[in-house]
Amino acid sequence: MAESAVEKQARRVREFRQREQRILDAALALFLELGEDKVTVEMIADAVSIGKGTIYKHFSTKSEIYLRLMLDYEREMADLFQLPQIAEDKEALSRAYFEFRMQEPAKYLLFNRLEEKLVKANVIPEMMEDLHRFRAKNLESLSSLITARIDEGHLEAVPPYFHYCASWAFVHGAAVLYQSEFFQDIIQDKEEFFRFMMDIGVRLGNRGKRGKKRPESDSL
Amino acid sequence: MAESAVEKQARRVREFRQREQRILDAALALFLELGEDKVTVEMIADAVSIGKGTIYKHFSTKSEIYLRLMLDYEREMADLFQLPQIAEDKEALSRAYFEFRMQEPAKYLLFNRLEEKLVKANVIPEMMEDLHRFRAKNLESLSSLITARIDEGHLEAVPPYFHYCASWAFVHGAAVLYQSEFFQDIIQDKEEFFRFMMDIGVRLGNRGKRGKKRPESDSL
Amino acid sequence: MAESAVEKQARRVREFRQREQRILDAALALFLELGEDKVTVEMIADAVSIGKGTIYKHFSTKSEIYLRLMLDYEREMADLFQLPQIAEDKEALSRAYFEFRMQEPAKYLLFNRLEEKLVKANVIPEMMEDLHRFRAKNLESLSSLITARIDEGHLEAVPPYFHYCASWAFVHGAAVLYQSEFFQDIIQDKEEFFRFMMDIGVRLGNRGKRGKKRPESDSL
Amino acid sequence: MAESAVEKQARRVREFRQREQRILDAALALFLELGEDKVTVEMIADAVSIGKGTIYKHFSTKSEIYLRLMLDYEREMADLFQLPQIAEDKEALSRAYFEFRMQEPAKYLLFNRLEEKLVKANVIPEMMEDLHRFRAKNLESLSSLITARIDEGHLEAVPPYFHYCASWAFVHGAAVLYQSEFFQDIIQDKEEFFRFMMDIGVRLGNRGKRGKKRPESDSL
DNA sequence: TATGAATGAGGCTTCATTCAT
DNA sequence: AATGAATGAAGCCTCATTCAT
Repeated sequence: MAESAVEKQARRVREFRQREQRILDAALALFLELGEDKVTVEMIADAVSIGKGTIYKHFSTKSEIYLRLMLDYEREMADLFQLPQIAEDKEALSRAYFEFRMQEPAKYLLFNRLEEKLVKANVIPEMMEDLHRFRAKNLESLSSLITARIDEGHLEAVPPYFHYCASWAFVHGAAVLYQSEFFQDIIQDKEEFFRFMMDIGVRLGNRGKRGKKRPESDSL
Repeated sequence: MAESAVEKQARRVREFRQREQRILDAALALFLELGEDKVTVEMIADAVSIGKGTIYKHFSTKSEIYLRLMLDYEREMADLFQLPQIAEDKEALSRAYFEFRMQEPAKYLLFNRLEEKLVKANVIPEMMEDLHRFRAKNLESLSSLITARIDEGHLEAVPPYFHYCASWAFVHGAAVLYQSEFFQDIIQDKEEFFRFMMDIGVRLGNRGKRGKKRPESDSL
Repeated sequence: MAESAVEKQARRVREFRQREQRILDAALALFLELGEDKVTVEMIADAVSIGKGTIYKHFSTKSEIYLRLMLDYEREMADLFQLPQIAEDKEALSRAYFEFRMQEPAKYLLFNRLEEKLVKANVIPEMMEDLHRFRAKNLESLSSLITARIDEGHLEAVPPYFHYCASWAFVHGAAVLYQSEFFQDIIQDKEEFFRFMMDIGVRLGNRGKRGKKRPESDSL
Repeated sequence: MAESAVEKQARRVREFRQREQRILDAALALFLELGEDKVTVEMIADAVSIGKGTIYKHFSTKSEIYLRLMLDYEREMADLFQLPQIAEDKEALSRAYFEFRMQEPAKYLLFNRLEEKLVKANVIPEMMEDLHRFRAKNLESLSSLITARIDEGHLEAVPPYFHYCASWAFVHGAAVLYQSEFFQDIIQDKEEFFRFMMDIGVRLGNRGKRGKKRPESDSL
């Protein structure tokens, strides 16, 4: 049976999106493997077995590929805030955040680097602003959570952003650590170390009066 | 009175060293201002008012400039371990480390980036190994310090590298935070925040039984 | 009532021609607005709301679009020679010619440029020859007119092509002048200047003995 | 005998300028031969037997080559106004101008095209302004000349720019004519035609009352 | 028949490094 | 020893044209 015009159109759009996704996947893989500077547009095209020009049907600039990857990652990240368990267990967000970042530290750091680069080069500033707005929104809901924890006496009474900034810093540093070749050689017991780090991350900024052991300790 | 041959030779060597330092200083300043990728060898030469070729009398490669800067920084960093107050105040090292990194976060991060780049590109691997050996040595003395603190019951009883890695991570993250444009806009009270962060950094990994306030809290 | 096969065929042909005209119109508008080099085939297709490939059903090459536009313009131009008033008023052709060119100097110059380009690139030489043959024919009838004027003693006795070449040159230059940004700023009183120029254009090559004022002056 | 440092420096500068001139010459020749769009930077480099990169030591952009050629030509043109005979013979400037343009019509038209292109693309607008200022100055002195001629009753009493614009237009058109392949075939007696054209050019805008023959006719 | 995604040659520009003076 | 002109590989991006659907 012949395909209707509408079906055809839909299929085309679907295929177009799929190819776009393949480009993004290939680009990400190459960026992670070789570093974004060493990856040329042509290499990405070859990896997807398409022509160089085709890439430019999807992205008007190499930087736009960067940005699309960043936005996708940021969106994934934002989903954490929708997790059902967060409502009950205030610590859950801290853990989820830590795990999300540490799951693929290289990826996280790639985007961190890219962002710095794009900001510095001041390319596609509109899209960058979108990204920042998007984040600011997430941070607002985070602030409410933290304020609540402060009112309950679990966290030190400082502006909420103190807490999430500290948390961000620790997790970021942990990611870099995991990524670093030098530390790779030093850390022997990865699993235990991971637990140790996550534990610290979760306790960061606690008022720390009760001498409880880890499992019961308060969270971010 | 004319200069003797020996004196002349000595002067030449001195001048050569001075120029080398001027090259390194100019390069660092430019890297910090514009980002290492945007700085060309010619720009460095111009900043020092010498010819481009002369740079290559001192460094056989642009990467070698990177490395030299990194080594110098690392050496400065190592001096912290020689501070006299460390023997008395176990917390002093933590504070000194935090302050050292945070004093010029951009500089620290530059070197971090450069190192990652050099490792990935696998250029000058011998010099990189030197760097790593140098660090490993510092870490060993750090380990002894930490082991002592663990035995005294101040720190959680985990392998020493757990502690310094955690500390490294937190400080690194703090540096990135300070550098990031996005967070720049968020952090209002820089001074207080800095104190908050340093405090957390110093307490990281403490067994945390006593509810003491900052000044008396235990250190890394 | 259903359309007969013949009617259907006829309608198709008509639609095809209409679309071709729409392509040509859109192309011309874009060429004038942006310069032919900045206009891509895709832009033309978009302007007509058809696919890029469809353009190639009508014209086998972008250059062919150029040529078709040129031919159409040339044909319009040739119609001047058929004007009824020319038979009576020998000056009318000069005026008509001047006005035709100056009416849309940008358009005229576009085709001038295109022609030069096509000649240089030596594409579609057969069609170019057509164009030239077409023009040569027009010039022949022009020559007769001029010869008559010379015999009447109004024009200087030189080969007829001297006259029309001079006229062409002056009008061409006037068009460029009108088009030039630089002169745009200089010419204040456009209307009066236009009259001045046309007057000169019409008198060009006159034997110039009688000191008559413009309206009665002899023409090309 | 060894070359002194100063001499060496001077020689270097001289050589640099020479190479620059060779680049400009080669570029001009190629532009005239093939059209500026068909000439790549690499072709110019090859023509001078230097590397592509070397071109960029002299000119930061392909457009800058265009501009430099234009400026040089404009300067040559400006020298006409300094000719000694102009003071005595008011017609001399007209003749000199005509001859200058017509001497190498292709060259003149190339620059005309380039200018239009640069204006449209709005590149190097500062240098373009320089060019325009430069011209405006020349036109001012031209205006004085013309005003004098008007006062003497030789030229029609219209704003001076009417006269030089008309003259510009005619000469420009003549250049295009000479350049055009089509007219090349038509014009048989080049020499006589040239004289005819120049004569018209010189008489353009004259009040034309006296029925004198060419040699005594008034000039622009 | 109309489409528009895909192509890939080719253009401009950058810059680390070399080397003749 | 110091210089800086020269190099040329390599990167990003454009767009006329093709062709499978």
